[in-house]
Amino acid sequence: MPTFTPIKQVKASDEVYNQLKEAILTEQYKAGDKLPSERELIEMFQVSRTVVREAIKVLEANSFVEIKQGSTGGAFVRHITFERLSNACFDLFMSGKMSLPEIAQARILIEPAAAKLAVRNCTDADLDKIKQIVESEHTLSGENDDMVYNRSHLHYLIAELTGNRFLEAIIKSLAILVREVTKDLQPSFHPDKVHPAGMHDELLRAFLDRNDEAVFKAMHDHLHEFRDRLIAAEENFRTHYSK
Amino acid sequence: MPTFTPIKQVKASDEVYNQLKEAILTEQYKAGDKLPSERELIEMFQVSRTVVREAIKVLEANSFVEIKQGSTGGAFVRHITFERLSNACFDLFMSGKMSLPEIAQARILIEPAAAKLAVRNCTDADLDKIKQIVESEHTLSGENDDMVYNRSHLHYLIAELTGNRFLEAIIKSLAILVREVTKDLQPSFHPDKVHPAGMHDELLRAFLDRNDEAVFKAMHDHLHEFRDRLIAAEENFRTHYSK
DNA sequence: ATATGTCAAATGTATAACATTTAAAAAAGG
DNA sequence: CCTTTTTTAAATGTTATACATTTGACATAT
Repeated sequence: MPTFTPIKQVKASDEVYNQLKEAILTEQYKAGDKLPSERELIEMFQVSRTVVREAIKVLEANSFVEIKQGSTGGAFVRHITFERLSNACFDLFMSGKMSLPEIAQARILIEPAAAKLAVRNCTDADLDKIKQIVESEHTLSGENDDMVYNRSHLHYLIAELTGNRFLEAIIKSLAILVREVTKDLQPSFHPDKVHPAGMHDELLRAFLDRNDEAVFKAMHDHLHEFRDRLIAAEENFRTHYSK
Repeated sequence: MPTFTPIKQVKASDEVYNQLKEAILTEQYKAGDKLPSERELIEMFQVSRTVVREAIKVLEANSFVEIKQGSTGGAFVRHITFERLSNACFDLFMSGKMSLPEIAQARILIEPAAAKLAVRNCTDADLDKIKQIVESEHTLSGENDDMVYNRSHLHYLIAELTGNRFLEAIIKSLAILVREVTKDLQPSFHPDKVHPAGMHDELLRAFLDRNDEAVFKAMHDHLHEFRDRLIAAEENFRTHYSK
């Protein structure tokens, strides 16, 4: 009996999407470039406007392009970043498929080793930056969200210093997730209670010494303490604002 | 002077998307449920079919629903998985924003510690499963892709045994990425050369001993060796099939 | 010069018609 | 009665057209 392969009727909009995505990935359209207008794409693909629009809409959903309206508008190719990955993490968390303790544990597992990598790569200029960031944590005070953002700067920088873009993406996604959740928890806990100034001091010392084992331990201890505070804050939030 | 806030004209399709997404995340629509048909959604949101379709299309792009055609068709809510995260990783790799060495390094950093977690959680039944998987790696032989899939089973199981769904998602995404790339590299390298049978034997012994430090080391050594083989295969691929 | 108005090009929305897919129901045949 | 075939209905997929809205560039008036 001859062997046949099943027919897969791909939808037109998916086909358009795939071709455009391929063109972007192979940099036939580079970041900043404008994709052809809907009208032109209709001509090129010989399909209806609906099909073209749905394809572009999915490109936008997947962070490949940004759609702008107006006379100079169109679908502009974006720099591919970890944003999509971060959004996926966020929705997984929001759907209850990941808990805060799990996120915190993952950080404990990943970031100390990452920081160890970072301290090996960092230049004197990088050390200066780290120092500035930690110092700014002490001077900055206020009720607003600025503090919450401020507290994640150091983790961002360390993520970049690993020189590993995958680790960078993961660590930043985790930091963003924790940051957003912390903002939600604010009503019951001032951010300073979850992450008081000075929590990074030991880490800074270890970096300035360029002592990778000490950096590992400092990050480990920091994240352990932070996890406990975060879980306590969440507990407090649940009891006060039960829904 | 009074303070005004800028007006953000949200597009109708985005608004529909957000409301539907929210309903899915809060489990007003559970996995397996069918969203209202396009016609009903038009009534409910009082918008055109175009708007409804674009919203649903984006839901599908983000893995929230699966669209089926036909008389019993519609948009069916999916179980939220790490698939979106995995796809994001894949595209980042495809766009050159992550290299194979970086992926391999990330695995070296993450999986040994994860395996250490796993060995603490695993039951006798789990140990049996691990044993079976490793043994099947020796018996299975063939040119096809089955072997490539077979080689990642163990990493999958260990990911699940961590009991941490974030780590599980990350580790599986990495495994998938490496697996797909390995398949591409096949023309030049038989999969058995990249990941020969027996590479997991030491890891199995450590698990059977329930020796977490040994597990850590075995995973570490395994991934180091695998990384070197993978990089060599990629090198070979580039020189033979330069494009 | 500066503000204002006009215009054109692009995306956003609405509507209607038809095509295709799919499973279930009805009909036909043995 | 069971099996096969045909019909049907309900859903999504596609096309086409018209109009609305947004936005920057250009022209114009003051």
